[in-house]
Amino acid sequence: MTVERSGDGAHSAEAALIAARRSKTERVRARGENPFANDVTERERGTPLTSLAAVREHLASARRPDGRYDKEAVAAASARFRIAGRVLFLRSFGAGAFVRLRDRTGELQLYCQEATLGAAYARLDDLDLGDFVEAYGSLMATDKGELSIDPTELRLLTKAHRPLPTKTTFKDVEQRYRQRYVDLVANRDVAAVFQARASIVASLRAFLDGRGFLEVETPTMGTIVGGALAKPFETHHNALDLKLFMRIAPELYLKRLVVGGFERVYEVARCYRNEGISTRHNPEFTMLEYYQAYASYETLMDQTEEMLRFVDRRLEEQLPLAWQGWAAARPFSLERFARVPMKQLIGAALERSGLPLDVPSAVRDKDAPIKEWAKTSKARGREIDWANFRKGALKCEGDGELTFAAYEYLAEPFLAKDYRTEDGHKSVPVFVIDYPFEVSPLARKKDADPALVDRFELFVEGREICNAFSELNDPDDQADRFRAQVEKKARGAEETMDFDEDYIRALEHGMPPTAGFGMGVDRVTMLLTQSASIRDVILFPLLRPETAG
RNA sequence: GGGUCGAUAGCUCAGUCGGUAGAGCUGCGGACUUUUAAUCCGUAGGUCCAGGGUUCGAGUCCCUGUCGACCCA
Repeated sequence: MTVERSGDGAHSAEAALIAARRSKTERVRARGENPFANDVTERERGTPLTSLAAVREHLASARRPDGRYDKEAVAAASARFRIAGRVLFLRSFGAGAFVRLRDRTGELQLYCQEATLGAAYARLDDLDLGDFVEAYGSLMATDKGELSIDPTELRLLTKAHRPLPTKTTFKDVEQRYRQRYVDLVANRDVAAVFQARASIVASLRAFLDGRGFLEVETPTMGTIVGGALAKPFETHHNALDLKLFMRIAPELYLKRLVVGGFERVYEVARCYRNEGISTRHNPEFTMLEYYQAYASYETLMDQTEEMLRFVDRRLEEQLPLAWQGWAAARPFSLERFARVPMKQLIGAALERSGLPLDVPSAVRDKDAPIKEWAKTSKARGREIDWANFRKGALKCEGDGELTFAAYEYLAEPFLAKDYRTEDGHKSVPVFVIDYPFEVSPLARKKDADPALVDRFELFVEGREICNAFSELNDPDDQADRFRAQVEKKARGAEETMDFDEDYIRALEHGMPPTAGFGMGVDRVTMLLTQSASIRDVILFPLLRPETAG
């Protein structure tokens, strides 16, 4: 890195801030000290580094109920520690100075005194917010009861040449996403969301591992598109001169593994879909998929409820403070889940909207009284997107697709409104069950009604979180469905699957009765942390490149 | 893809009817021996997102573009 790169324009205020810090770096160097020191281990320093939380733990007995520390009790402990951390706060008072440090475990302040530090007190002049420092000294409590280190040694470990935002205010959303390293330091609630995400993923693994599932990794690049209905990213392998697609779902590989005898298998799968970007869509996202032999979609509904409660309980244990804030703000409850067949949802929605039962088919008629319907439903507080409903209905190729369109426009937008806890304060998660087979090309048909499949999607607060079904394991039926997809593509449809010959061959070897499950990890994180945008739960969301200058 | 809103100092933001570019924090210099957004004195800091237009004069009005946010598809 060169000096020129540091400032955009040599005379800017930013450049001046950076220059001031760099001159301090040079001052430190001139004294023969390293402003980017690395000799911090116990072997080099004689004493180990103690984490800031561990320092507090040592003094737990001196902590009073109000969180302050008893001066005499702290002094009596006469413990000495070597600590390191980033300078968050710096304030000098003549012959004394406060330096608040943060490490991964917490925060602790130094109360530096000229009397204790001696000549090293002058080193405070070299410090800026954002620097990393090391200190060694005994513990004390201030008059206000704040636990502090009274250092006899103090040195710079790493100089920060760029200033952090002041007063921990860093709000510009674009900058927050682009410079997440600053966002995480300045906005602690943002850091908590990503700690939550880590906790959620770990809990999902623990939940499945505890039930005998095997975690696997399957290809993210392949020559055909399958496992979901979405537009893929394309890429190219040079040596093989091969067009490749980034995966849109791991499904077909995971089911091959069930054929191979891994009867309980899962993947935390990064997937890529070449579609729009919105508060709910990032081009790359993470899905959890698992497959369980000798289970049906009903087994999986029970398991889903257990899984979400398990994850949330662990989150509460691991991040109790942040969790309380999130939980209090949640408009939904995880205590009780509803399970409703799609047909029944449509019927109930029509009734609530005051609409005749033939609307789903009549909406396609040229003289459909849409204006009247819109008036009636609006009067009942239900704004339906009639224009797109009609457009979608006209594109439908069969009754099943039409049913799905009706559900999508009449029922789905109102799930959070229609399904409430008894006191009405929170929405209830809804398992929508029994989908038409035409919109579920990989799901097993219902024994009692072959027009439907054994499938559910889970909606929490109106947002789709999970998709699961009893898997189709009849190779001939599966081949028919693939063929139907290929024909659809030939007619111009964009979101279809390719015919996967090898997958059919795998099914021909026999896949035991199996249920499969998919869940959006990003969306679950959004729900549990009450994040409004998927970009708030992805550390580095895709953004257009910064324009130079 | 459509609509709405936004971009001014390192950060957070004001900027009236079109008339010399503002504040707080940060930085720098100073005072102060227990601060928690310390306080006080002094001082520095600007490509008003970019380009074009209207005008005697544009941060402000108009057009185009870039980037972002939100809503809808």
